[in-house]
Amino acid sequence: MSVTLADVARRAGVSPATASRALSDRPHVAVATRARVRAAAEELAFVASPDAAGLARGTTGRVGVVLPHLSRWFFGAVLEGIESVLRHERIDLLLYRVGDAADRRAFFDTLPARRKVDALVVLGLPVDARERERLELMGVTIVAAVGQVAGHPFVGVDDHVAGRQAVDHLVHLGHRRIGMIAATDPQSDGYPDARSVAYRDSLADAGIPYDEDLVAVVDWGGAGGAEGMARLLGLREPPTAVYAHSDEVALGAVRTLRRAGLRVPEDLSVIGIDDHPLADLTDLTTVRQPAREQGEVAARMVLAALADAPGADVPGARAPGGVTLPTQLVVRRSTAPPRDGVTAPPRDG
Amino acid sequence: MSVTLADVARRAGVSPATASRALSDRPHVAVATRARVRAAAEELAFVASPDAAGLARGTTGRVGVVLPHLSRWFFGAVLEGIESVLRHERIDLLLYRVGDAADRRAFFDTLPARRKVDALVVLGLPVDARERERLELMGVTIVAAVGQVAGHPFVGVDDHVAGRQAVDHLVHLGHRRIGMIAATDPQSDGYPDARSVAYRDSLADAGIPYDEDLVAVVDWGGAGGAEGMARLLGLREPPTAVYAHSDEVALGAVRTLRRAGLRVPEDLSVIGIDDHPLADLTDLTTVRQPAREQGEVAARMVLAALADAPGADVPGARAPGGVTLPTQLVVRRSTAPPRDGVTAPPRDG
DNA sequence: CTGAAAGCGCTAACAA
DNA sequence: TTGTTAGCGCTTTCAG
Repeated sequence: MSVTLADVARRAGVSPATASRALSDRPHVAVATRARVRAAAEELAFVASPDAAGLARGTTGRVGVVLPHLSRWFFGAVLEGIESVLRHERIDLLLYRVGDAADRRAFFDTLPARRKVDALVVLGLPVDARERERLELMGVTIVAAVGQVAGHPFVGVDDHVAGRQAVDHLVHLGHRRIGMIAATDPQSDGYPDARSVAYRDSLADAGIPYDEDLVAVVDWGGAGGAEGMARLLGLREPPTAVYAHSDEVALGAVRTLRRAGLRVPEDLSVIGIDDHPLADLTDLTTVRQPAREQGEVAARMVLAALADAPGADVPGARAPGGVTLPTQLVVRRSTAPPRDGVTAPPRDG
Repeated sequence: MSVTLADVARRAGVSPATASRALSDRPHVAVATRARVRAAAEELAFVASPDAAGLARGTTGRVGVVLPHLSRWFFGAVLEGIESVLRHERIDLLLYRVGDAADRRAFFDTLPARRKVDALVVLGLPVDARERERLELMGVTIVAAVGQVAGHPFVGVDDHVAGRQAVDHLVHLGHRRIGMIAATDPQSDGYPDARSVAYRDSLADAGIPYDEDLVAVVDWGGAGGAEGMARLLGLREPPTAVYAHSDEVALGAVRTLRRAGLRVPEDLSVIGIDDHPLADLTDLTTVRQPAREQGEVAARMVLAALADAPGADVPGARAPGGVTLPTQLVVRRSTAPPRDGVTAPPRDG
């Protein structure tokens, strides 16, 4: 079919073994021989079969990424980060999307990546005990990003901190009646919780009583945000500021406000989380989390693990170090002090 | 290292050949034998090595996707479409991102996907003659999506039509002074051209003279859009409506307007292209192009080609059929008739 | 430094 | 129906 190593060897007048060594830059090859082999390979436009090489060597040269979404900016950005560092090592990326609960079950049950990758990056999928157990069956390096997998290295941000940065900002602005639009993502739950807890904690610290009516739980995404805001607006006494679990949700809320003839931030402040590129375009105040960078770190962890354990599969020999990247408040123009003194100023004004 | 087919065969008391047949649901295996083999495989938690199988069979079970961006909604959505149909055939996805000119050259020069995939989807990268020639070297099925590769099947939309739908809408609304923010994407140029040509054609049909001052050429993205709009606003006589090459660009333009204290669409109309999810959230009028569906069609083309030519690599035997999906005007709230009769009504008002 | 030989784990004729 | 015999294309001891 195609040119093989044997062809090259023959043409260079050496054995396949030597040709192999010569082409993969391994020692014990005379410079002249190496040159000859290289020339032969060049002339024949030879390209080694990674699969055959891998079979013989026991590695695949690929790493898999399991993630819940492909079309959301955040996941794409993380993926870009992963890709950008792995490409330098000539490692290929295999994608496994688990869109819904069924996908998820199927993935962990059948482990489609088994025997196909040297490592797996679990992205944005907090994994439970059973799932983790299944994963271990793959016998490969596992790294978690944006969510954890017990016993394995991970990268992420502190969602509690991020949430506090957002709500604290609102509090410092003088808001006392702060609503929350909490988004649930059936796939990657976990951090929504931390973001919700942050809300309660921030209010508590500010001495603001928690009012259940002020939190709307909706589906992730713009539509959810729009709906949540509508609910909040329907309150006898609506909030003067709203904390949304993500920028998409926040943008949905903004649309509801706009359609209701309310102005942001004059009539109501809105803050999101993530710093989606469109947040900048829409002047949305938010808390930035480094997306691409999380991917880069995850990929470096993979590389490190692969270098450490060249095939070693000793379950105990893993170093489940974790890296938490900082988040940062980005004040734009969707937040401002409450319009009038209808509520008391914050304690630490 | 891990459980092999030989282990299973031994345990089931059959030869590896039979075990292989039994496990891959091929004929000529007694039901009882098949059951026995299956049981053995089950007990040993056996999983065949796809690489070894592929090596022997001459296929990889993977298809590659080359694309310029991972974090843009549009590409992610197309990718989701591809993934969703390929997963059913248990085909894996290998990603190749060519972010800039250097990546691009490197990709076509070194062909990193060579010998690693059964087919390649070229997504959003109009390929030139030399690049195409390199691609052929891979000797695999090639399908183009959102851009073409001469001589190979492709899916896409008609960008000229899309552009006309957008500009015609503005014209029908009564606008005569219509600006364009043309975006150039160093990677995937090609369609921006069609979108620009549509602008000229639409104006010509409406009897509106082409005014070079009214077109701002900027980089793709929100920042570009913002900048382009600023330029247009600086004109002695600014346009009453603006046609942007994409929703992101349009949103950037909207931000500039908002910051300038201008209202959309009262003071100025803005239209984009794509129907990005955030277009809905921002009430942006646009022309929708089916993203996910383009991916699905591309994947089906791959499947068809793979089924047709099970290994056949006869260069002439390809059926380079193309599929063009429809685009559709989505009127929201960023476009309206011009404010006053400062310009003459359109011919076909 | 180089070559021969033995796989890596599976599939595919071809017999039996 | 099942087993035997060859590989797929490369790497890797182990001699030489």
